[in-house]
Amino acid sequence: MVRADKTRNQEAVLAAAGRLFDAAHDPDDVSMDAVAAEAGVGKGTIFRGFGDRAGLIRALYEQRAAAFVVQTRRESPAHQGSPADAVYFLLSRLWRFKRQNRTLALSLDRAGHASPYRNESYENAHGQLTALLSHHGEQADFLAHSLLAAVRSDLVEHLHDRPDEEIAAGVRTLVDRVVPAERAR
Amino acid sequence: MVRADKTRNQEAVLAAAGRLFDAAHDPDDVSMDAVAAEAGVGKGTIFRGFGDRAGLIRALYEQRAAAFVVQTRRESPAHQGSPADAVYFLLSRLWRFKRQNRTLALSLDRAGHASPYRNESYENAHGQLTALLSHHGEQADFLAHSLLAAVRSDLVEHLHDRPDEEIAAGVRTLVDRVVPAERAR
DNA sequence: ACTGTAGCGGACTGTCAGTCCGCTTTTTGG
DNA sequence: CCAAAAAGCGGACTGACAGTCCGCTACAGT
Repeated sequence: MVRADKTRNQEAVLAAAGRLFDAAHDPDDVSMDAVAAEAGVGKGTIFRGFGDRAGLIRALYEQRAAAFVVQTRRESPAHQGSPADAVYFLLSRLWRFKRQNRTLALSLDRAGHASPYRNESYENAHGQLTALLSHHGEQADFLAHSLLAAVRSDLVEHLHDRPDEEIAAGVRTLVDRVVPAERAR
Repeated sequence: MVRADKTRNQEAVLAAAGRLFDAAHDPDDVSMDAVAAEAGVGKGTIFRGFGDRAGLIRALYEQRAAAFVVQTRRESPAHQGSPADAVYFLLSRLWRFKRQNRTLALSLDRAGHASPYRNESYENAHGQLTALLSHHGEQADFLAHSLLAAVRSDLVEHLHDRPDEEIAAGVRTLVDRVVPAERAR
């Protein structure tokens, strides 16, 4: 049996961390002490529940990513047409997510060693992309990494003042070139 | 007049930092105290000369990047054939550089805010790529960022156990698709 | 209710980036 | 060549933060 207070606390911590990351401008403006205080728990509780800072960030990121997938799936066309459309859809969704979760996404990038890749949602996206690309020539694995790199959170951050349409057009062009046209096999 | 000891010290610091980053496995295994000790100067000297940690890292990175350009320019074909070849050449050179300067490159990524982009050598590479791409359709700027993202140091790190040829083939494929073939205009 | 234990809190530790100021070295100009 | 001024130096000091530790609390099973 899992103790009731444990789950309650973990949720409080995630919620508190979410609030603080949303409010913060720079990722490391959010300290663990601050999260503990905001959540109304002791610091030890956080570390017991999430291991370390990176663990907390990852957990929160996963939670949000999962919610985002659910949400966008509802709003979106049930099925996309061409593979290029599907890839574009995936990438622009990721872009949007990272824009909406700016500070959190940046934190993940900087947390620990190679952490942006050790991450369920990255694995997911990479897997989907690889599948979509593997029908169209070699190096699907590497190309999938490249496409995901194009929506890296700090690139999103770097280009944050560009109008949405410009980014969308860029992503579209990239995808159209990388994913060969339907019958170009 | 610039004091002689100042330049001497700055050089000592850069050399020391270089040695330590080369030896370290993880970027933040290199502390400023360690650099000061290795260089045989006081800590204040480093901060006076480079501003902060990010400044030191950037300075060292620039120094190495400049040296690398000089070195590879000597070893390379005087001029590359197609634009795709030129782009491929640039990207694989960057990949090689980041592999050779693993820890340093990773440090730069994590140093301060958006620092991988606030960087002379990034600007250079981005400029060159944009020029090469702009003959072939729109969004050259964004595409240049994307291509550079494909050789981000932590992706290099993430794929460090893949054989060179696999990476090279991946980069080649990416470039061939993103840079339209000569007469495909 | 009673007891064993999982979980809690927050004081404590170690580490590190960055500051500060009295002291030393270099430059300048007489 | 020498003294005064300026520039730079070093390393003790500060503040902040991640992560640990252990005596205490409150939950769950009986």
